[in-house]
Amino acid sequence: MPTIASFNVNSINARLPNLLAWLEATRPEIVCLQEIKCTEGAFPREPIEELGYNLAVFGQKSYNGVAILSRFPIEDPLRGLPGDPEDDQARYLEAFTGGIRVASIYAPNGNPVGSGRFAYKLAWLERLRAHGEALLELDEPVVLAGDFNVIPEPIDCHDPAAWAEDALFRPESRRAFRALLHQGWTDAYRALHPDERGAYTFWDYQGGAFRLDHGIRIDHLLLSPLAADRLEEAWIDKGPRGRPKASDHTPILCRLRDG
DNA sequence: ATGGTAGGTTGCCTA
Repeated sequence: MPTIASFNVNSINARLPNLLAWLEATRPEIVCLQEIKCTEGAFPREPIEELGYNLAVFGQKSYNGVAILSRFPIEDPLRGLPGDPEDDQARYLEAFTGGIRVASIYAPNGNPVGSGRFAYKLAWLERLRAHGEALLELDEPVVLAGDFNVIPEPIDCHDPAAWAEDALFRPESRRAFRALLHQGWTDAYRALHPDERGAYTFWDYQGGAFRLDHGIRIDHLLLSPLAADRLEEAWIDKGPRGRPKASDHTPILCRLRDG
């Protein structure tokens, strides 16, 4: 019954004590990290390996960066999202582990709307859809776990009007996310909690957003049909966001039955 | 009331 978690840590080195405490308490079999904000060489391997995790890292200096932690051997890593050889941002790492193909995803933010960054976001999500087509051809369960930087629906944010002009909630971004669902991916959290409001994974550092619960749901676990058939539970662990030196995101998790 | 916070690297960019 593997548990798979996704956690945007906003710097692995700034978050290391919090992350280690959370891993020890929660012990998910597979963990996808985003925004590690360092190169592979600067990644704190040893303390995480000491907790019994194998590691695959795809990093870069200062920005972005993703990693996969697994209690199972990690095979067949793919660093970088296919479809644009010019793209040098470390936002996608895929591997096969514990009988599941897992991708750690950090989609572009895309603000401000109308900029080149917004165009890059939409192009990146389209590349993810194109690669998703190939992933769904495989005879393996697949989980896309990460920070998609998309608020799928109005119930996924405290104040839809406040986000109306933001790249995370623009119709183009929501359409790109829906295209993944229509392609065959299941939003694990929403599938099991269809009408729940206030299921947030991110609260801004500014303006007391966490205290006021002004959050958004932008971290998602997308399951291929073979993975969705095994979906047992999905939940958000709000605990880490409330601790001192917290990331602005909190982990989202799901449990799959043994295959 | 055009701010506020946090991270990295550097003297500013990203979220």
